[in-house]
Amino acid sequence: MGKEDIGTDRKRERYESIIKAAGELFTRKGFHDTKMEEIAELAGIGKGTVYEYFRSKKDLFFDVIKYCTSNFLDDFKSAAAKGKDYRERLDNALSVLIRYFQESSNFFKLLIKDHREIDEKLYEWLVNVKIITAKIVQDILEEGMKAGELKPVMPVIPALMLLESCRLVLFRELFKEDEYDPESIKVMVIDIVLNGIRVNGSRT
Amino acid sequence: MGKEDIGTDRKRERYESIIKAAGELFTRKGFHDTKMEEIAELAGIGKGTVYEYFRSKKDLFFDVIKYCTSNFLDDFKSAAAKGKDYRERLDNALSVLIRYFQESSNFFKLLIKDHREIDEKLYEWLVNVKIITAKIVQDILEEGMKAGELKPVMPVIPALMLLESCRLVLFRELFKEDEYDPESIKVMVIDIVLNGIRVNGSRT
Amino acid sequence: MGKEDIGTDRKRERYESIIKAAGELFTRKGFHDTKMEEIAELAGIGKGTVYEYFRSKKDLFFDVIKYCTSNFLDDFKSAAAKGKDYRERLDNALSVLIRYFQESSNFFKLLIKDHREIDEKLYEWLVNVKIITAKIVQDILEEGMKAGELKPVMPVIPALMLLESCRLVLFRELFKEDEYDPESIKVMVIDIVLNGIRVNGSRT
Amino acid sequence: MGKEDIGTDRKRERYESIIKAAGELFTRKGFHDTKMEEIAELAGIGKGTVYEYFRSKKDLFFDVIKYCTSNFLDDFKSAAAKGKDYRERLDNALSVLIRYFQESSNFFKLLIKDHREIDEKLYEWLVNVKIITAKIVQDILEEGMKAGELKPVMPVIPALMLLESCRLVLFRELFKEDEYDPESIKVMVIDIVLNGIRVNGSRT
DNA sequence: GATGAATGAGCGTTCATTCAT
DNA sequence: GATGAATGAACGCTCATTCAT
Repeated sequence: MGKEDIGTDRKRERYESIIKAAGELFTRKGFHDTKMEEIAELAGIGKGTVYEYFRSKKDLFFDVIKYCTSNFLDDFKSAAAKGKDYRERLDNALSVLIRYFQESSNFFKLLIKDHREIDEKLYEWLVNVKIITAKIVQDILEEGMKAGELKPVMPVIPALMLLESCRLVLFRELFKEDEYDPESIKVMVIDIVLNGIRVNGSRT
Repeated sequence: MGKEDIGTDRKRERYESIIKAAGELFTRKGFHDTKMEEIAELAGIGKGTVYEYFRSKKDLFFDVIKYCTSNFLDDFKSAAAKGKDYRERLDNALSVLIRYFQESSNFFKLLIKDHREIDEKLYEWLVNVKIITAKIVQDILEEGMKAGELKPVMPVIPALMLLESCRLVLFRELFKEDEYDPESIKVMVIDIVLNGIRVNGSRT
Repeated sequence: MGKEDIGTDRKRERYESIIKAAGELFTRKGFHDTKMEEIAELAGIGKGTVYEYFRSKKDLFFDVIKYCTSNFLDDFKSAAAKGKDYRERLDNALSVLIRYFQESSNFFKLLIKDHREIDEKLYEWLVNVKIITAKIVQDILEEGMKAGELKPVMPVIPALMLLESCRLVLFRELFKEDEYDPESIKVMVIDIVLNGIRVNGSRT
Repeated sequence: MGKEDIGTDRKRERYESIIKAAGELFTRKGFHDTKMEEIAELAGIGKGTVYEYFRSKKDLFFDVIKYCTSNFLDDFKSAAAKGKDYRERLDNALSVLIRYFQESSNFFKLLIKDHREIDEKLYEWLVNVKIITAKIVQDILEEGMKAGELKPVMPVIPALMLLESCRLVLFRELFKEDEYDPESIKVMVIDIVLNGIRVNGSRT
């Protein structure tokens, strides 16, 4: 292992520390209210150094989004692959989504914004993330359809309904304190949607 | 009609023209990327004039939100009051929501952002709009529950699911061209949710 | 008495009410922090009307200074003319100066500023006021010199010393509470200066 | 000498160059008519750089005042400490004051303004400078009183009279050309005041 | 004549980006 | 490579002045 590798390792380390600092701040305060200097400070480096790793603030923002959504997609895919049947796989996948909502709720609010204002490429990336996520859920639902448990409706609709409904966990203010429990919200959402497209006579 | 009315009318006119110009631009480019000068220009007035009507950019933004959401709430309430049964009232209400999404899709994306960054008061206002909207849908669902057609579940969950699911009409990119039709999306969403909480044996 | 006279009277009235409002505000907040709108409001007229009487803010400021200093000069001259001897006349004159300092202390601080920044003409006016005032005091002192009570020194020096020393009444902060009494300050100042130039052997 | 010292030195240098440029301009044109951009230009730096050293225009103004008055107080104290007797010490102190009046006459006019309009803290600072200056002169006069040469009057009055009378050197316009000589004005002022409070029979 | 709505030049301040060290 | 001092374009907001009514 020579100097270059050390350099490469340090680069990787620095890169990640900037991404994480930036993610934290963009998430908390939004794009415009986060200053490059703050990001550098939180990452423990000099202001100029950020520009050694990212060409501009927009670029950094883009990379933060890519980094975070990539992690999400990996976790989501893994969860959607585990489980003895489609119901369990669906449950696992949505658990991941809800966990991300909970842990990085602001980050996901960040994602929701219309980032065409920031960058057309970024917008396309985010649409793509949504398409992939939806496709995973659609595939799960199609399993249920093939198994004859679910009606063979256009799966894109219930898939998106499930994904959008997970956003309910973000609206604490809309629940009475004792009703609010992300886990049971998830179960109810899944129940309602699956029940809504269940073949009559088939059981929960 | 005397001078005062003329003055009041002109003021009202100007006020609305600024609100509209600002709504248009905030919607298209977001809060931070919209310049006061642009708003003035689009409204066909001088930069200083905007400040005769609004104390600051934040105030203007807040008023735009209030103006638009108030209009929405009025329309939404009216629609939710018309119809021969709860199913029709629900259909009417969601039609309004979807129409707003379609006509002002960007504006509604605007609403979604975490505006705590901009103003705490604004955030509270938006939470309140959400609460009122949800309550209207809950009331409709409770009619169905009283009628014995829907299971007596916590109505807040299906109510929010319906509202969040209307956002599907915003994601054209996720539909194949021929599948995308806001009206049928709405019908499917309502069907799925109502079906999902229907008392077994009761028919659509 | 025709319409014109009425108009002229109203004009005069308005003129004075603006001057007074402006004097009040310039005095309290300085030139730059006083807004034309505030002046109009305090004068009980419309903003545009001020411009019927004064071409600009600077012009108004100039006129305020002229108005106030003219009043001062009139009072000062009258006082300096009354009294059985030069000592009493000096006392009377300085009483007027001190009264103005007390009543319009801020206004006089206003005068002290270097108004070359505002207007060269204004500066010349103020120098002239100072010259006239000093000349009046010099004349009084020269009486005492002619009477053989005061040494025939250049009267401009003690005259200005007397005038400048009256400013002491503005510095309340520099006196212990019980020492501060404008009347006795005045007496002490006069005593010290007159004593300082008294012909030896002559009595107070 | 390491990097830090170089940095510190350069910072110190820049700091002083800004203070000097600002002092020059504030002095010549007043607070409100001096633009930050002009200050930067005169200091030979960019506009933004000024804000690396001073948080705001007010802060800069305050620091200019502090910087200049601190220098003055140092010089004034030193001068007031040198001299074989109180008369000489008084003479030395007032020479410093007059020199400052002459060299920075506009700056001292600046000081006179009622800066409560700009900042309450600044006003307090200036009152304090006045108090310190007056105290130094009072102490000198009290020497003369203890020595039995001066009457034991309240020393604050003659002390302030001396200080205020030094302002005479600012009013060139009030003197005929051949009468104007700061040095002899100073001597006459001191003579008159000291004579005015001299114990009868004691000699000049 | 009186008004006050409209104006826009002007300024203080911010912050992404650069570049000399 | 790393730094942070320096920069200046950009923008929100003010207010003296104008002018249509």
